[in-house]
This record gives sequence, C-alpha cells and structure tokens, in this order.
Amino acid sequence: MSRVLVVDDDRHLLRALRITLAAAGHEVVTAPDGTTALREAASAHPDVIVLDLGLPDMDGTEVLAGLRPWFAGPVLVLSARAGSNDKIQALDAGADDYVTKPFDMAELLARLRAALRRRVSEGSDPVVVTEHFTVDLAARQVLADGGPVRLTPTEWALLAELVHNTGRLVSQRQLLQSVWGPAYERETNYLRVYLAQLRRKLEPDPSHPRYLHTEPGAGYRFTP
Amino acid sequence: MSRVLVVDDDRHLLRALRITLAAAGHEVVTAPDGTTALREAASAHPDVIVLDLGLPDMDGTEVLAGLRPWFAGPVLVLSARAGSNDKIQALDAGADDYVTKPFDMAELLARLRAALRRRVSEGSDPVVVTEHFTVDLAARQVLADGGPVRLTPTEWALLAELVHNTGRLVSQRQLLQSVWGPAYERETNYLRVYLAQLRRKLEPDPSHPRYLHTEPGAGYRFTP
DNA sequence: AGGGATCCTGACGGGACCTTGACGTCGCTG
DNA sequence: CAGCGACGTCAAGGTCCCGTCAGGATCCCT
Repeated sequence: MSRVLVVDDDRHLLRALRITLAAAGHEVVTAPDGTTALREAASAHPDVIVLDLGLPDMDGTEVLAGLRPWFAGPVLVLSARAGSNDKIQALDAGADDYVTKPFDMAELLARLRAALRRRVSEGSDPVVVTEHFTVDLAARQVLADGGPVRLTPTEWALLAELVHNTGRLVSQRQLLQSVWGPAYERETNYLRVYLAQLRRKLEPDPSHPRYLHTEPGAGYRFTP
Repeated sequence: MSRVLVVDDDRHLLRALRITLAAAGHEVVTAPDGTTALREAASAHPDVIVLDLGLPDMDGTEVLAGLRPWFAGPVLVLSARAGSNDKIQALDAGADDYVTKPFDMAELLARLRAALRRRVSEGSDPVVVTEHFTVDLAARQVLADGGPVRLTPTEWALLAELVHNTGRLVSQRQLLQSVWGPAYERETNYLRVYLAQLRRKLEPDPSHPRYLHTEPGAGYRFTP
C-alpha cells in the first residue's frame, strides 16, 4: 500500500508498530535513532514518516529540520511530552500531526490514513507520454518503441524526480537530495553520469537531448 | 492571510475563536449549526474549516460527509468526546485532524498552520505574461514566440529580481546585492552588461527597451 | 565461489559562462 | 560649447561546468 518509516528507540513499541502497520497493508522501515532515520529517509523513499521526539542521539526536532528541506511527505510525531509548547514547536518545525504517548494504536492508524489520503488526492497524472517513450510513475515502468526499458534503481529515482516536476527546472541540489540523500549535495558528478545513461536509454539522439535538458549552472528539466 | 470557516454552537467559544484567529491574521467566517455551515462553505470559499462535532441540528460527521465530495481543503474537527472510536470515525470520514475539548488555543493555531502549510506548498505557479514573452518564476523558465529562451544563471537571477518587483523601481544596490552578493554593491558594470544581454534576448527592439527600463542614476524597472 | 549488473570515482577535452577593460554615445551642467 | 558622468556595446581572457569514458569496488543472484 505505502511505505512507512518508523523512528523510535523503544524496541517493544517499534515491534508493535511494525506488526500493526504491516497488518494494515503497509511496508515498514524502521530506525532506532536520528542518524539512521535521516539515512533511511533518503534511501528508502518512504511515503510517510512516524517520528518519536525522544531519540538517543539527537533531538526529534533536529531530525525534522534535517528532513523538511527535501522530504515533502507527511511526518507524524510521537512524543511522551504532552505540553502545548512541545506540540507547537514540533508542528511549526514541519510536523503534520502530533500524537501523545501513550496512544491508541487504532487512532494512530486513522491519523496515518488521513495523512496518506491527502497525498493520494494530490497525485497528478501517474503517466507521462512523449513521442518516443512513456513513463508510468505508478507502475514504475518505462515503455519505448521497442518494448520496456530496463532502468536501474538509481536511474529510475532520478527520472521519477524529473518527471514528477515535468516542465519545471529541478535544481541539482534537489535531485541529489531526493535520489542520494542530503549528504550528497555536492556530488554533481553523479548527475552527469546518470543523466548520460538516461539519455542513452531514452533519447532518440543522446548527444542532442530532446526531453532531458541541461540548464548550465542550475539543474535539469524534463519536457515532453 | 487565509479564510477560516468556524462551525460551533457555543457562542462564547465562537467569539473566542473569532478573536484569536483574526489576531493571527486570518479572515473568519462562522456558522452556528450544520445547515449554515454547509451553505457558508459553499458561498464563502474558505481555505480551511474548523468543525465542532456537537451541533444542534445534525451530527458533525454528516456535515463532513456533505462537505467532502466537493471541498478539498483541510477540515479540523473539534469535539468533547475523547474516545478513540469517535476520533477514528471522524478521521475516516474525511477530517484532517481531531482536537479534543477543552483544547489549548495556541495548539489549535499551530495545527491550523500545519494544515495550511500543505496548501501553500501546492500553490500554483506565479506567472508574468507580456505581449512578447512569458516569465514563469516557479518553473524557472521564459517562453517567447519561438519557444523557450535560454538564460544563464546570472541572467535569470537578475530577471527574477526585477519581475518579482514588477512595476516597482529596483535600485542598483538591491539588484547587485541579491544577484552577486553584498560585496559587489559598487560593480554597476555588471548591471549594464547583463541588462544588455537580457534585452537582446527578450526585447523586440533591444535598443529601445519596452519592458526593461533604465532609470538613470537610480536603478531598473520591469513593466509588462 | 563465480559472474554479471550496478554504482562510485577520477581524469580530460570542449564549451559555456563570468569577469574585466576599453570605447562610443547620450544627457546634463557649468 | 566643452566637460563630465552614466549608460550601452563589444571583445578577450580565464574560470567553471558539463559530457564522456574507463577502471575498480560492491552487491546480488546463481
């Protein structure tokens, strides 16, 4: 159904959440601390994040701050602190919801459903068609004249980010953040290498791109 | 800032909410019962709805059910009932958040901000159109008669700063500062060079500018 | 354990971009 | 009318960025 990243240092709670969420049809990824959370968020591409504020290595709001510049999906915060100030601080730091421990598992699921519902209703065309190929974001597949095109996971992540912003310029930073994670903002090499591979697989004339355009010094743009 | 429809039958609470929300910069519309709420929601086009479940004429979930088929914005439910089943029912009926009475006013405001933040990020592109070209600030693109116009990063930064203050005079200092940084306030050469390039790319007759006007000794002005 | 696919890394040539300075023109002022 | 300042234009140099390629490391499946 959708991928959920659960961040909590309580092993028992983590286990309970994993079981409950899996039973509800979600794919579950877990992280026991903030550092792991940021890494998993970048690599696993979750649809939604459940974040406990009380983590061993860093404050939960710091994780939020590290997440928000590039993670657009909903973040649901868990916390043992019931004070209004804690709630306000977390919500203004970018949280979409705030649930106080101890909480009712069924209520948490309902709040997750509410958060995910918005994402679905926002979802624009999951399919983009050009003269030479078709990109199906939902099915994670690219079809060309001669049948399906084989894309590696990295190639796909890059293409998906570009297609998701069809017509708009996507900055190098945004691409690097969403595909490789926030720590790779400077590795513009990666973009050059993988854009070349995508062009070789998709463009009719890879040396004169028609769909995957370069904007020197800025980023890349997909235009159908 | 944004328009809020508040639905509650408690006059005192309604009054308190009206004052608090107005102080936070919102425009406030109120409704004392479900029938009025549905009418106001249709006529006033609110950005967000705060809905009490305990209404005199109909159940709150019925109001939600009447709202959801056509109202896409966030709905924040208030209720005196703290049971999990009530929450789950409301959330699955289409509510985006559920706050139990009595609640902290500051927390409600924070939850409203969180709900509205999502809407802003979806915001449509600010586009400036002239007779000869179109500037799309969100997509970072300029379209002319013959297709897209290639702009270098510096050219774009300069144009964006001018377009962002359409019709207003932008001082040389402000332009230099926002494009090149505070250390370049004296380098008015740069402006002359890059304004010339922009005119060559955008103006129908570059030697007689129609959109990018020079104000001698002061700065430049973009007029559509 | 072996093979293949995928990913990372560094180097290099070519081209685009930014900077800089010189020169001509226009308008204002003494 | 002469002088001055501000603006527009142009070209050249140097820097930075991009596309390309290949080698090596890593991971996964057999």
